Amino acid sequence: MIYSSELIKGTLKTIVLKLLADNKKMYGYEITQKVKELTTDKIQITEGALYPTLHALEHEGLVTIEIEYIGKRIRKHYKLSPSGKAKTKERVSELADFMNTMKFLLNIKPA
Amino acid sequence: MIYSSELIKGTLKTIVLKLLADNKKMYGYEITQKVKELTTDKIQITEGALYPTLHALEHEGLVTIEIEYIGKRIRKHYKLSPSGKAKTKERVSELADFMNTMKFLLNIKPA
DNA sequence: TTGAATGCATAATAATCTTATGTATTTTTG
DNA sequence: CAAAAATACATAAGATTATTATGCATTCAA
Repeated sequence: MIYSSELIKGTLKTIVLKLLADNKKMYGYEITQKVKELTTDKIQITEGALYPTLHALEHEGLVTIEIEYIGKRIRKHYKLSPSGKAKTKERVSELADFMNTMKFLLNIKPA
Repeated sequence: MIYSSELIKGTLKTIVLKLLADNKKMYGYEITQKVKELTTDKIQITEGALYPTLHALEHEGLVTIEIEYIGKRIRKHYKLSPSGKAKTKERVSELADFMNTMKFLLNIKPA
């Protein structure tokens, strides 16, 4: 089972930030694989969504990049900046709070 | 505190369906107020998002409408159809599952 | 040696929301 | 009682963010 795509909307940036916070540095393809692995294929991040997001994070100053070459193949490692670390905490706690609110909302019974 | 708007994305339809499941019938403005109340203002559904969503649910056959007049003012009550009830269960359990996955993802520690 | 996997990227399109605007009635408050 | 706030619907322009499709190139496995 793969979650319908609307659910992922709005959470991608937070997922990426959190992975970077836990793994020091990661590259794009690695992120897609890690998310697949950790969610047993339930969440599949598409490249068309991920790369623009990484570029956005970079332009916002939340991550820095380090380029590496594996033979001739390029690999761009992303790593959190100090402001990125702060933003990650904000985002994660906001999302956690939001999910609690949603759980409450989804369990409500008629008055 | 109001959640940043990206978080709401993708969950609005599910929220509306669930409210209708718990309350038999509701009208648009009532839904916006109920969500505000139940979430102590953390989630504010805008009318520009809600009305198109209600119309979409109607076109999908998930809800039926009943028109009422309060004096001269119109009020459109929405109520789940049988397929709407089934869809609500699907949606709610998928979202609950997704939130569990996200909680796991947000708590992961470095390998 | 050929297909799958790795690794980056962008463009066209679609979906979904915000913001702004519009109309109109009813209730509250100074 | 007049003005402001709340109630109640609706749509259009714009922004955001994702999907889908495509492209290029290298490396590994069958």
